[in-house]
Amino acid sequence: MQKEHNLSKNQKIIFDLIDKSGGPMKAYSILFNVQKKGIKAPLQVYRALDKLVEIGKIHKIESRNAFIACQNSSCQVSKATAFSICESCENVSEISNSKLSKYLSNFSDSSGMKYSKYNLEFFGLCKKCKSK
Amino acid sequence: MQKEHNLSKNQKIIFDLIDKSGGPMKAYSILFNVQKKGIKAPLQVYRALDKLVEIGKIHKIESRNAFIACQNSSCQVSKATAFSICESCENVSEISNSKLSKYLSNFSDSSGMKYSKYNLEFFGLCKKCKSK
DNA sequence: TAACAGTATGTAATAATATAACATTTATAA
DNA sequence: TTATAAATGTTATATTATTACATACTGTTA
Repeated sequence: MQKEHNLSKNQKIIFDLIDKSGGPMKAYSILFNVQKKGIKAPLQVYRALDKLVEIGKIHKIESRNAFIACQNSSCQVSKATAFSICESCENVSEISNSKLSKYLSNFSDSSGMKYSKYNLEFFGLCKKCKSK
Repeated sequence: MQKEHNLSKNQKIIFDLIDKSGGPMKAYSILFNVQKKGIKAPLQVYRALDKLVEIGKIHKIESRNAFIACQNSSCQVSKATAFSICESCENVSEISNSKLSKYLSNFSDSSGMKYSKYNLEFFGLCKKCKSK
């Protein structure tokens, strides 16, 4: 059973915007879009983003400085994430592949490090862009 | 046989600095360190960094906005990278694990995407920090 | 060697991304 | 209800990265 996180007002406004956009959004683009709802300052956006990332409702696409709604219903926290990114159209999807996530979650090497989290970004051309 | 890239003056200065540091360095920290060598502007640093990344001499740690010298002698381009990052001491190492790289380089799914590149970042606690 | 193309450099200005500091308010739970 | 944590509002500023434009160097090849 997934813990219900009651989003605060700003968190809800920002999550809904990202979720509805269907793709990654950048912080200042979010800011621009929510100004009519009373959110005026970058920090208000970043605070909501931080919290949403923390509880796994969104993920940060590190290579793009952008945020995307979690597309994996079972994802409670952002501790094991994988994305595919089209370098042509910049389309981003979250990869839900249990073999991949199992492989990476169980990965360990001789470094003595205890891994508790990973983020993987694949780059390439999506179906559409490939055929252009 | 690895192609010899003759680094330009700025590229060499900046690569040597990062390489000698033994860890990840941020762009403006690099800038500060090379000002005595005549490199005065951010753009000079970023241009060298871009080129060094392109030819695989350094990699960008996306989650940290930092750059690290390639620790894998066979790495000619930054197209298949994996790092382990200690969230306590911020130590970063490049992971050279042929099983892992084989697994990821051959990864494909039903999305129709053709993957040509990936970057993986593992997070956790290193040996030292674990035992504190 | 002259002309060309490609790469690299120098410099100033500015854009884009993110956080610090401080005051106040709202929600949660003991 | 009172204490605590979480969230908000606001201003200022720090950090990361790029645009635009002028100049110089390097390696080809005619």
